[in-house]
Amino acid sequence: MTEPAKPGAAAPTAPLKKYARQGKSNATIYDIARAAGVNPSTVSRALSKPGRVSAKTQKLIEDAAAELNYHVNPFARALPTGRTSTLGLIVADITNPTFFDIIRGAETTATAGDYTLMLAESAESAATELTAARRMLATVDGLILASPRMSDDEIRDLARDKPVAVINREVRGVRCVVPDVNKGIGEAVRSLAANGHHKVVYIAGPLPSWMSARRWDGVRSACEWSHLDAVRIESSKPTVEGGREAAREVLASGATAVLSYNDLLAIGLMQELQAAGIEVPDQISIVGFDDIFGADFTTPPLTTVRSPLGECGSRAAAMLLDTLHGSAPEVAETLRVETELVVRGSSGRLINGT
Amino acid sequence: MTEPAKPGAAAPTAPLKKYARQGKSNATIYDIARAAGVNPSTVSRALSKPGRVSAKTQKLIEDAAAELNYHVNPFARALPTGRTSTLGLIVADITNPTFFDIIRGAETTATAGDYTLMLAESAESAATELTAARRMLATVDGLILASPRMSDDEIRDLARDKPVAVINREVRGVRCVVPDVNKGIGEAVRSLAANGHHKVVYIAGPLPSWMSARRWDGVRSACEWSHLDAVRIESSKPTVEGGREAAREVLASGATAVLSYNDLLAIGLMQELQAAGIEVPDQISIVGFDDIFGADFTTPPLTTVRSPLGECGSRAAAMLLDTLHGSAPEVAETLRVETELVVRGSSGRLINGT
DNA sequence: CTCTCCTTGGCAACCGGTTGACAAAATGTT
DNA sequence: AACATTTTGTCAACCGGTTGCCAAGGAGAG
Repeated sequence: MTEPAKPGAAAPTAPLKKYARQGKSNATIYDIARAAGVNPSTVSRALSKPGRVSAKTQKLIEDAAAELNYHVNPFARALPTGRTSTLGLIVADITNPTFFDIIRGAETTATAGDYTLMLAESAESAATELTAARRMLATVDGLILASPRMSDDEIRDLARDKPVAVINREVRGVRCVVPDVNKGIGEAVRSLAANGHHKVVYIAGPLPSWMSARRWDGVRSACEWSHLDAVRIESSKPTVEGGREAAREVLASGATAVLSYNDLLAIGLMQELQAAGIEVPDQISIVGFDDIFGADFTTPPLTTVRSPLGECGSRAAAMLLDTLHGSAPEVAETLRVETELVVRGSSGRLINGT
Repeated sequence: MTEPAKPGAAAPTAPLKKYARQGKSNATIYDIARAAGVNPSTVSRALSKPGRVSAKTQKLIEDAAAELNYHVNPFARALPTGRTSTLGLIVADITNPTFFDIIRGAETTATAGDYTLMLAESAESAATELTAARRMLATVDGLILASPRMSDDEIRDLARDKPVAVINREVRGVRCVVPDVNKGIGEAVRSLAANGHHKVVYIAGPLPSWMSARRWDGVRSACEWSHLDAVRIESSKPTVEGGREAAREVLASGATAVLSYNDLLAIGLMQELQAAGIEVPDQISIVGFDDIFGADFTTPPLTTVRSPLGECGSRAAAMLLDTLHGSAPEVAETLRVETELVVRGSSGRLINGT
């Protein structure tokens, strides 16, 4: 129909003839209106505003719609209303299994609420993240930021345009879902103290990571409480590789127990220590964070402070849905979810006690 | 502006006032046209049809656009053209790490091509999958199906409406990206034969899985070639749990080497066997498929036939992009990517030789 | 200095729904 | 039976771009 017809069309703009406007399934409300003998706007109301149309007409229209195999055109709807029935999710790194569960949780509740999830990655860069966020913001009804790297102000700025939910970080004025690390860390540190450890080292994550800072805070204060020494070292990157690289410094620190920013670091560290002939947990105890997929594949399986990441994703999506449905509290409150220690084999009693 | 104003608005339809049509950033081509003193259609052309407008006017318009911080409204564009700059990806199970590389690969090339990726999950159900696919088809320019569970005909049906690319399955008439298992399997079986094994058991995946069938074919013929016995057993589900459950049957089979449909099964099996005091690989060699994240976390690390899943995702996205740009071959050809054996610790010489 | 031909810009219709304003019909009131 | 009120449906404008068609303007040719 809308075909160029002219064969002289240029190359760069060419394509798609094969798929252009297939006959089927593109019935419009006008077709329905004609079939049902009513006005298009009546069709529109019947299909989206329950109760605005008499039961009889309603039925007539619904039947016609079913007959014609009608589906709304999302763009036509989005244009005047701005509603898209789509939620966006931006994660720092799709490779990082920490986000697996978040994605899954968000996708599940989005779908359950008849929304679709759009996914983008920021490659751990604040600039890329902001670009992706801005781009998405145009096409989604709400945006979830998982462990965002951009500044608080930038986040608040985004939140001024569309509902935004943040995971793994607390930003004033924006709805957040944050695992409350204290319980889990408390359990971990008490367990280490009970097993004869006196000095704990924390392997930090990326500097801009809000969560890494919270975890270090938590470790420090829990250690103080339990009369343990706590020192902190930095990592180059929050990956298995980064964990390997941290091994030397860990040994140099003289600590007998390690808490690391995440499980990936913990796993890398454990691999490297074991390769160097060090027994885990007999000589060094290792505790990770998050309980990611695969944390129990290691030998010994990794002890870790579990964050309910799937729940975080799901809650964040639910927050957006609530906001979009108008049933959300006025003030942006932070939702805290519990963390807990999952004791596996990588932590335990110190054998070669100091 | 478009505010209801009437406070009597009903509850269920209420929301969003806070975010309605923020003043900023919604400059339109009309605003630009006014600012540049030209017609809106000229602006449209300047912004999308290179060369259709004189350099001078072009510059004028671009400056005005930059000035006003203009961004096209994707919906307004999608409405008349049908183009959305969006690609859809449907995976069977977001939890399954097999798909993470695929997602990542697809997301990366989609983004590189200025497309956005939409993600949906089918929960391993053909019906859900079809629903999700249909839903997506309305809003994307192309669709990637990863390990689809629906029928060939259903897939071809979808492909009639919009470009479709399939990963991990071959469907006649549809563009596919399929790891060619033979090389990897050949290497694996030869390696097992060389290490003194005589009987191999294959743990199958879900019955509807095309790939599981291919792998079994490959195992059988490679074993024939190397004069090994090959038997097949079924699994309840393609997960770690499923692998555990398969352990009994594996032992009962009398085989000394296992190839399992995927790494998850292999890992579960290994855990269960080790728990029963069986040495891997001394008593039983285990080989998985895919080389998923975490496959090297185990002790011993898992030997596996690696499929370049990231590449599959990336290639599938590229196929769609090509098709959309009109630079794709007429006939739908299947792209085969190589697999290779990654030898780690879970396979090796049989010690208690038969 | 005309007369083509080509480039460039403008007009207006269109994509497919949504929605405020209003009129017609149905219902209830006195 | 006449009037007030509510329900139901229609009209028409609008969302923000895209694009076929046409005309004005400029360049080049004769």
